[in-house]
Amino acid sequence: MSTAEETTGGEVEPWEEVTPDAARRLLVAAVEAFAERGYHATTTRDIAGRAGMSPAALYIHYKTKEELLHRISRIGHDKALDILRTAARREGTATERLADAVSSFVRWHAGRRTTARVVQYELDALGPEARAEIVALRRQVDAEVRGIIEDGVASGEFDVLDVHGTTLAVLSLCIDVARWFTVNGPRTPEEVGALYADLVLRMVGAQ
Amino acid sequence: MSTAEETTGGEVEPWEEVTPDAARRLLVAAVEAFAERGYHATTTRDIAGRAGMSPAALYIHYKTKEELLHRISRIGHDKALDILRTAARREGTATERLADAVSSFVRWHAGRRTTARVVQYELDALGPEARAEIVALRRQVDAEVRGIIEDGVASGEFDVLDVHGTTLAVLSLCIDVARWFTVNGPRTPEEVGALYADLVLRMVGAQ
DNA sequence: GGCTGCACTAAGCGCTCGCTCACCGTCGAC
DNA sequence: GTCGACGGTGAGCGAGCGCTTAGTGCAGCC
Repeated sequence: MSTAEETTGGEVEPWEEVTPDAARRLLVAAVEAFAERGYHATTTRDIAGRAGMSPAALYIHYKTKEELLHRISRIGHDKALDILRTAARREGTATERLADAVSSFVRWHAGRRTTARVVQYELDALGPEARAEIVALRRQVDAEVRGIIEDGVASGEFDVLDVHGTTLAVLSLCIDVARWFTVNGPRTPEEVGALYADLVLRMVGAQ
Repeated sequence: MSTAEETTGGEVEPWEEVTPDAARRLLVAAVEAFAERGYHATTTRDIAGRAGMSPAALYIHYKTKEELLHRISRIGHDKALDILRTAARREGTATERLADAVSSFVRWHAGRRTTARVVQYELDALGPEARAEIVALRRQVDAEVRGIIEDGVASGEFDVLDVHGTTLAVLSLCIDVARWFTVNGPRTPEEVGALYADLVLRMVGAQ
């Protein structure tokens, strides 16, 4: 598979859809703070301070601290789902599509680690309605990966006994990258993506 | 591999080493609360309440809330390391030892999910010295798994290009079980352990 | 130039947090 | 029977939390 064929890992400048500028600065500051310390350990004063504003400024653009997390989680899940959909619906064999999906999904989790951390690990901090909305997006994420694996099984490319369990394991492997990856580590997001694509193809018996 | 040959997943009654009884009740309550809500979102009043005691009682047995987390993390990491060491040092081929290590490690993460969650996801809430101590234990965990994989490569059983990266991925896969596993789910810890052992053997090219 | 609308701030409210302290009941040693 | 040791409680301290409110400065419009 050539580099040109691969979908991107989502490394374009993010949060450009958030306006006005002050709201975006607050949201970016919140992503950094939540990723670093966790939602509950982050104070609204810390978020406002990182954005160069007073604590009260936060409440002009967001009703509550939780709304900030909700917006981050929603946009992040949309992006993650978009990456997987792009890979799943391109042309090519199931093997190529699965490799593309895993490598781009992993590149996003490594390259945009702060966002991914918040998206994947702060779900429980959301209230019931917001959580339900995000859980629905996660089910779509799961369905995209499961679809590729089912295609590969149907075409005879893959040898998988437990499709649901294997889908779960593949996603789990990719998501956990956000926990351990650091920019100071020995691997680039691209290298981890390539390694993981290879490991996942082995998991589904594609080679 | 027969069931009798496998090492246990650590499903014996835990925390028996914590005495006196009140200190153990507080610690068990803290594990539940930390796993459910996270360290920072858990109050000392909640912990004491779950243990059937007044908030002040906590400070008779532990200096701070953080000391509780430290003790939990230390004991949990010791147990996890013990499980891996037992599997790594039994007799058998690298394939058998890796399958045993993964299935018992996964069974522990699924069966003792509350403990594993705290152990794996609340590391950052510890202070610098406590964190350094735990990080050292994690390096030993990594070394045990890497050792088995190196043995398998040396004996020709495994086909692995990047031993460090594959070790990381195997451990990551197992650890993330603590994030998604629920007792209400369709799989038992034993089933997940068996599935994951199979997937990991595929990842290292053992079959 | 005066007015309006609005992004933003300074100050602070009510509350809950981790933790402390003065006190209490029980129980073994003598 | 007395007493000290000790595990435990009720009340509350100082601090910091999420969030609010009254007021300020400034850009755009007539």
